[in-house]
Amino acid sequence: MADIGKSHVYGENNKKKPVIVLTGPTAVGKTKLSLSLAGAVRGSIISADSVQVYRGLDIGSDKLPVSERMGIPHYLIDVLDPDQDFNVYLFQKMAREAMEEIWASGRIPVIVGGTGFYIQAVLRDIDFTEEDGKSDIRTMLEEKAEEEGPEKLYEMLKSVDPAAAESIHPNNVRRVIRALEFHEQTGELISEHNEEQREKKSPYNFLYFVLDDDRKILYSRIEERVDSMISKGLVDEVKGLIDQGLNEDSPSMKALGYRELFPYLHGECTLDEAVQQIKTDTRHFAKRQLTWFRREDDVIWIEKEDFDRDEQQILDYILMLCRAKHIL
RNA sequence: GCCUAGUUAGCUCAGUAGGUAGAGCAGGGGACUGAAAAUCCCCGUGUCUCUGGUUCGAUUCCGGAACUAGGCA
Repeated sequence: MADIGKSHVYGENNKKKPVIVLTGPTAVGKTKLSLSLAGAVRGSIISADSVQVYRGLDIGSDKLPVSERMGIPHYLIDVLDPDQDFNVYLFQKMAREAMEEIWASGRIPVIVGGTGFYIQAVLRDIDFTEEDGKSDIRTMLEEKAEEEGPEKLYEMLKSVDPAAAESIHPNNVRRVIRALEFHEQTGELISEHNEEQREKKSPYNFLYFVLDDDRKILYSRIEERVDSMISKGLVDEVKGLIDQGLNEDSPSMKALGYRELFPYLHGECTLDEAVQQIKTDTRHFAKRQLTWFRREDDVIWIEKEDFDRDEQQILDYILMLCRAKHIL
């Protein structure tokens, strides 16, 4: 018989189902590459994007029109109305269902998108307790923070879950609230829960690609993209959504490119100022995305410069690694 | 041409009763386990326009030059 150790490893990988992840900062060129990748591996695309899930947010989320998807099935795009809440738990649930369907159809799931948190939840199969997202407890804690100040909540967390308090900055009210909410809902400590989840191994045979580019080039691509969104009619898109009854407090309207336009529409700044703000916020976002990916394990960085920015070379490299990992 | 104000970090500006300087924004780094395109944390040496002078010492005071803005011709 062949090398037992080796066949054992391969055997394990073969039992694990294949997943390809293609991510990277916004505007780096994920969407374009994802089409040729999915085409080459007989894949179906799952969008890991917290904004493209919303119907009607097309221009600002740089959604690929159906006509340009080259016949490749896309999941998790246009699945919610823009006034609906969305979160990791829902993403994970929907992504799992999508993956099952894709495997069943004899294809490979290709997760494409820039929301690192969502990718992590799926890839490492993080456990989320099955409560409804936004709880009354949360609303109550938010009010408490308003009235008595965030320090009060932080003090509460310190006595309930000192370890969590240790790792969360007092000013980060949102995370302080989540930690308290978690304890109220489950009776457990989020610090312990997170500790356990951190140990988890992925149940999939996956490859996690992060497409990256020179920062200067990335930033100028961002600026170009924002300008092009404006000329494609982003302002009208937002006006249309407002006519549908949305306002700046709607869940989807916190997205980049949307929230910055409200001050302009309220006459509080010029269009140019709003556009500049979108560009700045998007640059900051790209930077945060990169910070996230740097911290993730098992990531394969693809620096476009190393491939002469040649799509074919990048694709060949990815396919080579897919074969090596027995994904193909 | 004259008068006035200004010239300090990539940008907008503070400041130093003379002992080589600090905010916001931009930029960089980091955290993140049910809002994540969210939320939060950390990082500021720069010919203080140039040039003479006074002074132990000048970015700071005085003189001159250059540039910018406004005003007067």
